[in-house]
Amino acid sequence: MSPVKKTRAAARVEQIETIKDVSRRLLAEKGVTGLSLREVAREMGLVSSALYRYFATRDELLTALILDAYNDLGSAVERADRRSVTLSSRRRWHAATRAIRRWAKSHPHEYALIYGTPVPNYVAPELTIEAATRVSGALARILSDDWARRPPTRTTASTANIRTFLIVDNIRELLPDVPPDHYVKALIAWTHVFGFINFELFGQYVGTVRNADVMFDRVMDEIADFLELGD
Amino acid sequence: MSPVKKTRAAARVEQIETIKDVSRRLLAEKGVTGLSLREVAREMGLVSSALYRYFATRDELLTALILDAYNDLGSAVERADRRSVTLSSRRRWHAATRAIRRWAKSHPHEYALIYGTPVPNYVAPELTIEAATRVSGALARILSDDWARRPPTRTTASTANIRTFLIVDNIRELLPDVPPDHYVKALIAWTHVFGFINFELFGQYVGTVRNADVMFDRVMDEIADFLELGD
DNA sequence: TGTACATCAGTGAACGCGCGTTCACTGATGTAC
DNA sequence: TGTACATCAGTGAACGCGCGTTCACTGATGTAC
Repeated sequence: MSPVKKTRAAARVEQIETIKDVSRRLLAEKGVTGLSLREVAREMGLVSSALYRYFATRDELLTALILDAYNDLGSAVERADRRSVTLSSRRRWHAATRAIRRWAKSHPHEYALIYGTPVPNYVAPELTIEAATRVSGALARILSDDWARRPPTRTTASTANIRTFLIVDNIRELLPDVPPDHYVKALIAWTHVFGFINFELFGQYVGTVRNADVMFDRVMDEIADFLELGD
Repeated sequence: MSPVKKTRAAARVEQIETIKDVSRRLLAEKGVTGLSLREVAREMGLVSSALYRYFATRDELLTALILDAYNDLGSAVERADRRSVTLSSRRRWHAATRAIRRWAKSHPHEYALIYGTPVPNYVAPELTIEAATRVSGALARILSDDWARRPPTRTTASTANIRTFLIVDNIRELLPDVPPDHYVKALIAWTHVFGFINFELFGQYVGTVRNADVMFDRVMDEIADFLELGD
């Protein structure tokens, strides 16, 4: 086994990457519906049945793409946050949300894959939920860190009524330093990042928004006010 | 031409309605991608080519469905608003947004058709934009009416910088009594209604939100605060 | 009111296409002794 | 180190499927005179 000649295992990993790269390219050209195993194979100069060595089914390939998308976006956000972690909460918030939007705009079809209309009859496996949490986790950390720096206030509100409509235990893990009566605001902020990007990408702002770059910053600033982020 | 026997024109209108109804049923079962002219025809006991008497192409049928969806949702919101027009702005806001959510939840695939990922290669004609405005128009009226009742304040801000990122003339038509420096807030409110519904329908709240009905009301109440709606 | 002709809904066959998946196979790469 | 066998990537043909759209046609409904 010479070092120049790649082992079978390494070649396999490489081939899987190629399949996913080609799939992403085709995805960008024709959307999820237009993505077919046969075309991927054709594009790679392979016979279509060859792909079944790597993915047992089309859905399995789709799952891999979804997982990669979540992780790709997740690490883009984490990277942006790492670069701005020493700045004010407000600046961190802007950096992280801008990173999300930038990724979405440069990978619109992958974005649609994870935040758009779910693919009919496709059921996301557990794994993807975990990867999805990286993005919201990064945003949550910014807010929670901000609260950690605020002067302590005695919390009067009990979490009892919040428990009726929120899954408090899960949220607390992401927002350890945020008092439960601010969970709704946090979820609004999180929702709005994607609400804006969806509206922008899916064309709803045509006719009202002229410059979405500027608008996004303004909106995220309003949300930062809404969260009372320090600057 | 007896009155019991329907004229050819009336039969034609009826047949178009049947085609759209069957299409909506199939849409609900299999999503946009799964909607095919052949299946609609089969379902109606017709031969597939017969549908071409009514719709020149699959896209034309899709356009009709999109148009109907916007109008159906639009009239649901308008109806809800008419019923609550005498109440406080806050209650009107709740009534209108609830109507939107209720329609979305009872017509999820039609909702996805108009607010979800755009169908690839499908271009929405002008007509649909007009119908889309009915929904945002109803929401806008609530906010604008509220401002009409507020005590006048001298507006110091010029609209010059707002013009750089918003299409002020179009927005003013929808929000005649709202000062331009509140346009961003208005767009945030509008965006959030659909941002929430998208997240709910597309499964992003799994793991955090236990009862979306309650959560939606809370969130819309926060947005009403954000808009400073009177109650 | 009756007849001749035009209009139009629906038929049935066909074209040409692409899809996911299976299966028996070849030949190269890797492993055990 | 060399040989025998097992593993695995890729082939090529095939199965069975559904799709959008076209076209020449039949027969019923509507219109003009």
